[in-house]
Amino acid sequence: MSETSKTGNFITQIIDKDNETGKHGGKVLTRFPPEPNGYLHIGHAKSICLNFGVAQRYQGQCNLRFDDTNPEKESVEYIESIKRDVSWLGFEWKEEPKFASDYFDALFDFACDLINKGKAYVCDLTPDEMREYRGTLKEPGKDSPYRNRSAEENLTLFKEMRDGKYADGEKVLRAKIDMSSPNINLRDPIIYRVRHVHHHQTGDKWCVYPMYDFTHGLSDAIEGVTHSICTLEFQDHRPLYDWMLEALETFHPQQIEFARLNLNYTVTSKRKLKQLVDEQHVNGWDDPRMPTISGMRRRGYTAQSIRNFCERIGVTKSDSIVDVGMLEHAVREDLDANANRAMVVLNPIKVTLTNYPEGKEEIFTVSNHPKNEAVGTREVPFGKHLYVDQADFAEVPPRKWKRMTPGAAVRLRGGYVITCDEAIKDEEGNVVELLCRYDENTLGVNPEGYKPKGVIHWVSAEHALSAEVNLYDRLFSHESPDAKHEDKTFLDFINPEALTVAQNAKLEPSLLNAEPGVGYQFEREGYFCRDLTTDKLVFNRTVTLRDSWAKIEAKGK
RNA sequence: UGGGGUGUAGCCAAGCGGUAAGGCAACGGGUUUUGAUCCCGUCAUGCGUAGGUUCGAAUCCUGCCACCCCAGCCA
Repeated sequence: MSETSKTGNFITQIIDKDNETGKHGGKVLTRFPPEPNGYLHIGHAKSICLNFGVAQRYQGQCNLRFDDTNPEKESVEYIESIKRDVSWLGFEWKEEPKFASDYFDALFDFACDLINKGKAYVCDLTPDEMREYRGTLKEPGKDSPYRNRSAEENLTLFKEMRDGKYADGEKVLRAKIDMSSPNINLRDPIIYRVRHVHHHQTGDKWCVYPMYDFTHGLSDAIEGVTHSICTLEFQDHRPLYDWMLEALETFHPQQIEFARLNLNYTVTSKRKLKQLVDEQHVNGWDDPRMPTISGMRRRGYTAQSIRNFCERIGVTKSDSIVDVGMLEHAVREDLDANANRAMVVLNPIKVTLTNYPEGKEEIFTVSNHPKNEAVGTREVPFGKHLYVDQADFAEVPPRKWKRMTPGAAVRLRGGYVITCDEAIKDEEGNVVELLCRYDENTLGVNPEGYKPKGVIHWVSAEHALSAEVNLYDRLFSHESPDAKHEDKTFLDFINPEALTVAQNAKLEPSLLNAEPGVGYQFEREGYFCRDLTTDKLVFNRTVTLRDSWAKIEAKGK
């Protein structure tokens, strides 16, 4: 991974300035700090690319650190998935990943320091009382009656909290800052709470757990993070971040906030993604319809395309909504350049070449990529009986039709030019078979005296492989499923056609040994890859090809 | 109507006092044995808005407007 942005962004400008003034002696240490309470999604990819990308740009380092201070919502399954996803994206953290829970002892000591400095106190207010005392956006809060306990008493109480003397919620440790601050985060925020629960890393060692605001800055300080990059909603927390580090006189990283990624037609909120999984609107976190890294991987997105996408959308502080089209463009671009081509008929209709000898068989050698000879060729069998796609035949052709229709000639990709003579129908009037003639003088050369209307893909009926092909589309049909809608939730905008299955697709035989996850272009259809989770022959559509015919067709109506 | 942020094209986004980069989308045209790719062209007298400073303002100043975030013992 070395393709870091040439142009940079407002964050690299800050770092450049720091390097000029020698603020950290040229050292750059960032961190990617996920909470292991869900799978990573495309929004995290932006943060990962930013944090690891910045580190690469300055020959620095980026730590992977699990922000695991809320054990009730976290699990090792999430930890494992996060590690897998970050490395799949192409980034490496040094040594073992870090955990905020690695610092629980140090954090506890820091809290005691704060108490000794008269800057933290144990408070007995109930959650409801706490809310009342906090005030509102407009009105200042008022001091807790427990605010002036002595350091000795606070220390004793805090240790008793740790030792399990109190029930969940009975007491908390608070920073003593300013109950009348216009910034609500500074109104004596809670820094430790009692929670008698098992922690996935520390087991039952603790029954008090530190809060984010206390943990994060100090973890950064402990690791020597120079630039602590987070999202916009933490801007209001920066004064607290700074207060904590100053109060404890530690190394002082700089918190810098950027705008998180928003994508239209998609939901990027762990809570909502978890809901989609829990309520089985999708089949798990790695369902190819999900905007999770694992879902996208299974769908066929390449790590490179995701990195390119993240590079292109830029990094700023302005809240924005990126068009999913940009993401789709990024995969198409990568796969067009790198995916081998193959022929697959999604909705087969039989074709019989009436003038082709029964039993005869030919093998055509077809290039794997039109613009990259290095990638070689493959053999595609041909015979009297073929399959073509239903969508490539029209009994009465619309305007500008370039496919099959009675009396018209089309080129079979990599093969002969054929002309359709007759469409055979069943009792219900459905076209079930096409009788055609092939022109034996058209293999690799243009026919004389006439011109085929277009080129279609096909597969030899005798040699075809049958497979299931999952045709994925956008999960939501609404541009902003997330927004507030009257009496509708994001679930109401789930696109029922986000998954349709071509049950009886016919594949050219070379696809038998397709490696799971490796992208192919099924010519004239789109990009696909073999599914990662089954041994059966199942392919998933990553994205369709751009389709200018669809536009022409739509205009005609 | 407290505090913190953000406003450059349909969508991202450069720009940092010297006269509006680039990408996506869209629209024209060319090449093509993929209606793909590729190539060419079009697309902001205008930078939320109103004033001000300046020879010169998207860039500096002031007012106004719009939108986002904050009242978890979540992160």
